[in-house]
Amino acid sequence: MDDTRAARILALVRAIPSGFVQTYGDIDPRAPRLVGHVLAATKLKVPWHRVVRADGSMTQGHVQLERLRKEGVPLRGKRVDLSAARLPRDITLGMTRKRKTTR
DNA sequence: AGCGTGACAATTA
DNA sequence: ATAATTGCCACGC
Repeated sequence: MDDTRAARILALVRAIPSGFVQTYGDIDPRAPRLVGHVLAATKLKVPWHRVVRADGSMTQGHVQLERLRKEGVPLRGKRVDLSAARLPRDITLGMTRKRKTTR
């Protein structure tokens, strides 16, 4: 059903549990820009602060870092420790098992 | 109906 | 390590 990638993106972002984060590329490796725009265009409130860039940093502001730290996300200096905070897609996708384009 | 924009990523220099 | 360039999909005008 559904949807378009935008809907899936929102669903994934909302599915991110506290203490974990995901990168835009993990949500949509084909169009990470889309993720950003969708989150900006969506009327739903999604925890963007749980979505960080591929290098673990964020575009919003380091203030969000404090917020992530409060959630229990392992931070590595100025970046998020993706090695430990990145949420495996097997879990999120485990619910729907979606496939994005063939690669 | 078309063009530009956007919370990015990956590659090359 | 940083800087610049290209590709991507959906939305807004």
